[in-house]
Amino acid sequence: MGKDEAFPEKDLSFTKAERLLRPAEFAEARKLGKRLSARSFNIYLLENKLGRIRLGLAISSRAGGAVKRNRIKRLLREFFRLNKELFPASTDILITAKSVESIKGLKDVEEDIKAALSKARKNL
RNA sequence: GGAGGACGCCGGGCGGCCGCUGCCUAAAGGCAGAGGAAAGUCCGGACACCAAAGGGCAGGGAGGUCGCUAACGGCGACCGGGGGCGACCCCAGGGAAAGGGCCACAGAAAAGAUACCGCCCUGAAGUAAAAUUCAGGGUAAGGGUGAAAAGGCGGGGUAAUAGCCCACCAGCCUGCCGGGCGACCGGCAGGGCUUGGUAACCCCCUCCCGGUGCAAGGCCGAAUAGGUUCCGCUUGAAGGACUGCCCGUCCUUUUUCCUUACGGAAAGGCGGAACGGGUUGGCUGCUCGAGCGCGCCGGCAACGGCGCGCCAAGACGAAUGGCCGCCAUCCCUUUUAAAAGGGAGACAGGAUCCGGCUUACGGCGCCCUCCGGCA
RNA sequence: UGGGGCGUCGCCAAGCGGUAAGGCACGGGGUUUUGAUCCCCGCACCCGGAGGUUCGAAUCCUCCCGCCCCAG
Repeated sequence: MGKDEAFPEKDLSFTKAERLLRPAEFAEARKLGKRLSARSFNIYLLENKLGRIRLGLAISSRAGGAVKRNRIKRLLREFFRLNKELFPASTDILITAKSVESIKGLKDVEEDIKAALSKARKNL
């Protein structure tokens, strides 16, 4: 955790205000959001007027049993919590599972999503 | 040592930092936070609403006996049948002389034996006599088919046969005796001689079952169009003032038709039902319960009773995760050893709650059986 | 949470107690100068899996596995 000490005031929390909570919000993000493609996930980004980023996860039963799906969601949440500054501000983010077989630990998630985000930033 | 069969237990432990959900608190902070299967959703309940309130039909389910249980298709003990050398295991295990259906192929015939090849008798033709052929009759011993062929074997008997008769055996039925709550078991006597299989085909018998499911249901908010129809009440109705409320009084606003009047009808008002339309937001249900642990008692057991102690997730786009240290288990390498280094750890996660069943899976313990070796 | 359906050759499928049709594809042969068309032959022994009932099971029953769909 040594690298976190460089940002002593960094916000590591993850409360309900930072999540998508209603079906309508999910549907909107999926329909109107800009889609990024990572190797294992699809990421939808949609600007909101709240002044904060919000995360929604949709892992379908195709990804596996309950244990496997929970594991993927927990890893994604953990990555989001530790790397909020990588995402554009005031945006709804929806992450969907594509093919999740290769995800074993937090490092796999980190590499995959970081690559997708930096690629998108270059294109802008 | 190998192969196998029962039964039971465990499902890593301690700690730090950063997070998540709930509860407590003024706050700081503290406490709690997935399983033996939480799973599959195969049964049974609790609970809630709707319908009915009696009886029957249809439909579905259960099926040895006795118990346990809130209930069960579950569990326990026992009985019967089957499998295994054995420890042990398996069984939808009522009825086939209530009825219907089916039993391919083969075979004469697959169930009221209309008997194919045969066997036997009689008559006719034929012949020296036979053989042989035809017609009528009596038979079911022998043959082959099949999963299955109308009790088995021996003797008597007959023209040839046949439970036609007899002995023994097997099976069935009836009666009696003994044991058991019972399923059933054991024994004796008699009878008729014999009755195929299939009910996880229809069916019959006995017993059980109303439907829908916590997205049930309740409250609030928002929104749409206080829309349409029907029923009941009301001739006056609505609003305001006095008042805590009712009655009562006063004031204001607002109708039409028929009838002398009582009254009736319509509009209006109030209440209810149905249809139609809108909303998918919050709270509740929501976790203390056929509850868990320990001890004693009753019972072969399933289980029950009593006493003491305990409170152990309650989320709702849905929480139990990430990183790290130490210990324990197992594996590999180095090493005489101690020890060091590296690695591994299954099946799988609540969604109203319980009781089972089934399936998935990593280990451990104890007992038993068979086989082999050594002493 | 509850309900329904499907699984048969590489693909599409019929059969629903008596030993598995058909089409496409594939392989071989024939016809043709060659190719296409056409004709003939071949191609399922584990009917998703495991038990059970039956003389006999793709078919009936039970339990699993996989896939698809529906309701609020």
